Amino acid sequence: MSAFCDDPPRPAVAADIVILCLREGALQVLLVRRGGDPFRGRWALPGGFLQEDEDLDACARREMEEETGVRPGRILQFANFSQPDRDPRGRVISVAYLALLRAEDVRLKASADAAEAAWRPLARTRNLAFDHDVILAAALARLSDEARADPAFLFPLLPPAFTLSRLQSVFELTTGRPVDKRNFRKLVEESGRIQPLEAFERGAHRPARLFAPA
Amino acid sequence: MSAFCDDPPRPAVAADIVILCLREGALQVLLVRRGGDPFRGRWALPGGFLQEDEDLDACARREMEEETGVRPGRILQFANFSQPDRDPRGRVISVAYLALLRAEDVRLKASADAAEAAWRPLARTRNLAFDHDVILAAALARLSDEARADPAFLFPLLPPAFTLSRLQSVFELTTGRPVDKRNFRKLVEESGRIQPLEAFERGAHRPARLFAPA
DNA sequence: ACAAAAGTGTTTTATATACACCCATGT
DNA sequence: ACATGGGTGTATATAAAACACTTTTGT
Repeated sequence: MSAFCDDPPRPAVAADIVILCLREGALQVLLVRRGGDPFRGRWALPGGFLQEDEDLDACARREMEEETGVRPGRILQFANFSQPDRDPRGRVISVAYLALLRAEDVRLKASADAAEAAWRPLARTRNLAFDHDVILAAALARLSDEARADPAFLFPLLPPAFTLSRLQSVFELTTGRPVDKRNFRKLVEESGRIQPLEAFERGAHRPARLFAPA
Repeated sequence: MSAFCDDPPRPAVAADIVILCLREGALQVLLVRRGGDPFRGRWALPGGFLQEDEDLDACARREMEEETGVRPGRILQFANFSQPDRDPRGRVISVAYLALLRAEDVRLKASADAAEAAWRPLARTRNLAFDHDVILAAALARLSDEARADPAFLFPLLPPAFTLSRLQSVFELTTGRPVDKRNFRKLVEESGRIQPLEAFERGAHRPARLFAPA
């Protein structure tokens, strides 16, 4: 006898993770090439099934660490995907997460079910396996919202010390819109989310002050 | 042989719904008294398991219609609850929804697993079954956010025609804070979300103009 | 000297807040 | 006449947006 009155169907539950970084001056997403059917050879978001002893956040963190070797700071659960036919193998509910990190921290590993893992620029990312195009689009929309609400959301994409110009360029990449330099700097400096350092970045120009998260 | 490489555990997946209405001048939540173990006799949020042929939104709508007889306008998926031990019967992932409706539209029915269904004032709602206290609290927080972002979110709580005073009082109930009458009216009237009617509500005072959603 | 990016304030506009009195009806 | 809630406008404060030139370094 089941412990449940109505013997519910039991879908598999997976956490799929949109892991973004900054590479080659653009946002890139971590994808894995599927080693088995369905969608063999197609790119997909990394993810994996919820295990017995973990909640969804723990599952997402575990999968992410397996894939990247990086223990993510913050992960954001942003939507569920539950169309009955979204996975040809059977019923799979996908809980989608967004995570930001630095490409330099990542040592990509081919994991159990990923033949290959790679960073892909968002522009050239289409025709993913399953409904992952939709999941990715939803993640980017949410990223834009979060960044607008608080640019500090983007800190994990950047090194521990960064210039305001760099933060602004990431902000513009994620929101899609250019912003005024003076207004942006004022906003961020007055937000209390950063602290100025006594260090500077040098280049073929005036040195730029570095800032760190407050 | 499983269609899945790693034969994932298969939790039950349920939609639990925080259904709110306006009754006796307060927000009230629809609860069901549990007819069976665990938590027999305790109040719980209505909800039910995801079926084979439906996605989560459809599941929430179906459960809600079963419970209230009302086909909800908008339902809002606002969080997942996935602690491994949140249900003593076994693994159950809860996807939580928020829905607003009018108490007058509801004819409460005792459903399959609900011995009794009733509206309960939020103030006296505690010690719900499972982690439903937490789910309810999260729903109220989200409601407050949505109402602040756009008071039109609250329209489903009200009849098809309502006075601005009534809308304001609901707004104050949901956000917790009193607002200035003139500022609130200005905001709502200029939002384009309502249209004035040539009808008035009478009482022991000056008649109040009625408005309808735009 | 030139190129390249860093840095810096003020003005304008829009939005949010604070605030008090008269009006129309029922009793 | 009085009690009850309905209805209205302005002034202030805060936040957002627009806008251009000078500074510092490397080459």
